Amino acid sequence: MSLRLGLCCIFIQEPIRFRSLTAKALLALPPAARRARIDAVCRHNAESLVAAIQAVIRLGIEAFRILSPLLPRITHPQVGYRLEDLPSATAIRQAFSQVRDLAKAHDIRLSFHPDQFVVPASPNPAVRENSLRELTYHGWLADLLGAEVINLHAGGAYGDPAAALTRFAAVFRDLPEAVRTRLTVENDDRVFSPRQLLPLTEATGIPLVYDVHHHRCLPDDLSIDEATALAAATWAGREPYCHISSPLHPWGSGDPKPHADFIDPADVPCSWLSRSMTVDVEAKAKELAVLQLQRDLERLPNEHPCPSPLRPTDLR
DNA sequence: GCATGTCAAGTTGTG
DNA sequence: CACAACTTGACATGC
Repeated sequence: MSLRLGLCCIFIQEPIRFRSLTAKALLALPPAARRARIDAVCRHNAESLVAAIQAVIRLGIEAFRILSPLLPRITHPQVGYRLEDLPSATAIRQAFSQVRDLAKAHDIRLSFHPDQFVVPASPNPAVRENSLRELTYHGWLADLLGAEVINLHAGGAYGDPAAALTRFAAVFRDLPEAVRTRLTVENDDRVFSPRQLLPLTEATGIPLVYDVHHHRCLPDDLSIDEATALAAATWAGREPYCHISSPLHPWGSGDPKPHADFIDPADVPCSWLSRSMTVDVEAKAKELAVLQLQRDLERLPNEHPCPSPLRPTDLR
């Protein structure tokens, strides 16, 4: 099989859970208790990440997206902290090294997908500054963990998509190297289609992560096969990343954007089957959905309808 | 126990 | 104009 399937962030059946912390709860604690709380959660999450990689290896899943708040609130202006200041810093660093070594030994691709608050193209300088701080954290963590990709949406258009992409490119050039070498952009389901992002990728060399479900929600003049090929070319020889998901509500009956528990194999574009790509599976049933899609893809291509419909247009 | 509201942060489209 | 959705869930609170 040429498609490398990836799991996003969490498990539904495996007994692996990540903990979180809110700034509000931390602010209510005296300094010593606050530090102890942060330490416990960070250590738990670092050890859970080791367990996650071990589970992924055991299950035959070949890529894993690491949840961004692995070290919760580390960049928060009030309750932020440094790893070195935690009592368990050494143990946490050792766990991160173990993750890096395991992933390398078993050829597991690791990525990040920072959340919606990271908007380098915002016209608001404070938002850009927060985004820079958050991306710098991701680059630092990616170095420690051996993660290869930090994937972002391009953000808002503010009525002028071209100007927004120009701001994005300007911010990109000033990012720390640990971020610049890993950053990718993904087409989203309401603002930037693949066609709109291609000029940015050409101007900057940023690879394009192609999300076929978003493309079906926000189509452009490109067919799915054309977008797949153009996105793959932006990876300059690296293995491309793509995203797949199926709509919770069937096409034509309600909002297509929410994700279903599992992937309908018919939603996998036919042309993907003959490519070498990493495909992150965005499905609510998490590892169960990845494993089911693996099984379904083994049955394919015999039963797969090829050529698949040239969605987005055919489905609408 | 369990249900419910809340949690740093942005942006857009819907009702 | 408030609010949900986004890739998404865990924690605190109150019964």
